[in-house]
Amino acid sequence: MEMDKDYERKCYELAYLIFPDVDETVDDLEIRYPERNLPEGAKVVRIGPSPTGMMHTGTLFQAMINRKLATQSGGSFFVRVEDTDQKREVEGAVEEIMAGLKHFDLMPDEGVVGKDKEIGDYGPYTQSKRREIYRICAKHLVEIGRAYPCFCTSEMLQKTHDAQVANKVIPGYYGVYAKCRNRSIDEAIERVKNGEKFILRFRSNGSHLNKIAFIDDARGKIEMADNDEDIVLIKSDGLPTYHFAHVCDDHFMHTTHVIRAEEWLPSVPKHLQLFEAMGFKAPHYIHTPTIMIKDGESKRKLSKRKDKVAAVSYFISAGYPVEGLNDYLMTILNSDFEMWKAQNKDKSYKDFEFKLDKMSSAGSLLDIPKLNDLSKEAIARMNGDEVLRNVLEWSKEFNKEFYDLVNKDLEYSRKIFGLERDNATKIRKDIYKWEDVEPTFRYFFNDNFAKELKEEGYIITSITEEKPKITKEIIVKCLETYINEYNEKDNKDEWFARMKEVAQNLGFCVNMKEYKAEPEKYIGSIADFSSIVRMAVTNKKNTPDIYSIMQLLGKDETINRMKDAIANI
RNA sequence: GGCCCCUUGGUCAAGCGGUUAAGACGCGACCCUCUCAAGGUCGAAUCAUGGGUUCGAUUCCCGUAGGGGUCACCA
Repeated sequence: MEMDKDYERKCYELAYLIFPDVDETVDDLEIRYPERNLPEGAKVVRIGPSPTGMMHTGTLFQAMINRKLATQSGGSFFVRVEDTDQKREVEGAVEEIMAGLKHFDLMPDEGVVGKDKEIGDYGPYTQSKRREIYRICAKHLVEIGRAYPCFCTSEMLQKTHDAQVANKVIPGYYGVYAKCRNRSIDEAIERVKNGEKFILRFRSNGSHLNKIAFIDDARGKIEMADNDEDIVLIKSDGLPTYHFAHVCDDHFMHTTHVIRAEEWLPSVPKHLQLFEAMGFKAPHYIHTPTIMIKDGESKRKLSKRKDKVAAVSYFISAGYPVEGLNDYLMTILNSDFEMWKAQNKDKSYKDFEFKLDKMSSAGSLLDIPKLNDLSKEAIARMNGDEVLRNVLEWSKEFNKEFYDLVNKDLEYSRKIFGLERDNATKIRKDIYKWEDVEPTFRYFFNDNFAKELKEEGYIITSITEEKPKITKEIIVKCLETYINEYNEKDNKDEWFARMKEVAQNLGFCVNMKEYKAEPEKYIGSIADFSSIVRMAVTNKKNTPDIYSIMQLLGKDETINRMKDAIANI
């Protein structure tokens, strides 16, 4: 008894020696960060990005889950910047993350919302600014004998590790291998007094021989060996490790559900021990599947270095529509989203109820064709005004030249993007990202069209290769005749009737069925004749309805283009 | 290697002891058609494997294999 009292006193002495300037206590922090006043069942969630480079696609995925859960439950979603590894910090990373969240309409309610901008009552929300909080908590652990200074150098640690590997024992700083754990408290006090360098370690009371169980809200009960490692709490730079910061922050920020990537699953026992040692209630845990990518025959985690799709900026600069990407994220998050969407075509993913237990726990492959399809559908739901707005927004940042063209005559642009879209029973679905708009509709913009002809040449004669009977002379004849017959005043039916008339007089078959039955009887079909006109006017094999294109271009331009084609055959 | 997670078509997956094993993307064919896209119809393609339990296993249990993750003063 006497011994225990003495030990207790020495723990306090040691804590004071290590943290002489810390005079606040954990209780003071409890008062500073009181329970949140939220409705029953409200979920408080967060993402904790590290500002170590570009925004990762996985972060967006996490943000989607967080945003949905917080909104659905009337809770709060916040962003906490986890910048405790100052060596890896990259300038501008926070701004990029915020821009990404904003772009995809996944902004948090609280926390870091911009460069040096934070909102909410539980801050600071940047870990490097929370140094004092960690120190208060760490001091408490030293006082109760659950943390101790470790004087081991990295060389010593490495030596121990190598020996463990050589002897085939589990590597790590634990039990008899935890040298500083086993030093007397008097020695610790003495060495701290002498000004020796040290870090702070947790004194684990677990044994890896014991199994512990916990519930993952998406995966169910998970059993694992308990932690016995004396993990580092405070590093030599005075900042906490992830583990310790997680426990302190999520406690005082009153996070109810910790949603993080599955790579954290193996460290749950550490975190549970830390929560217990601090006397804190542990949050719910949800470990999300990793987004994978196919690499040859196998699959792997998205790699920041190798995969352009690992960066959120890729999707922004390519111009994937926001709704398309969000729909895609939802489909990989909740398996029943697609079904729901099929029955609620006019509703947004925001109206869908996301359920944790419906989340699959297997890592899914990033399926770009699927994303493309959902993006195509998302754009198909837009009217011409919305498409125009999106094209302007995207091109302003990523294709300024095109932006100027589109912006120069908004009325004209509006008509282009309304093509086979407004009042159409069959909506055109050939665009799935904004960067494709310019090449697809290039022929509507004379400057770009002229440039294409100059650089890439005329494709009109390609038809002579596919249809040997259609010679260059015939192409010229077709166009010359058609130029004389073309009447801008025609409505669509009259226009097509005239096309057929010209084609027929030149020996083309105007009935596709008849042509297919006896192709040898004709020079070609009305389809071929249309192709000649189409290629002359647009320099493309495939376009929307040529009648509408000619109407939009106007008579002069249409005829000029046909004449120009003749001159260049 | 230890520990953990995961495993239904090429991909995302429904299923929760008895089903002709949904659906979507992709792919193929046909229809429609001035081309393409769209749309319509149809089609090919899946329960990793070995043992149990059971009248009956895709479904429950155990093992095996495969894939992934993790074992830092990084998060």
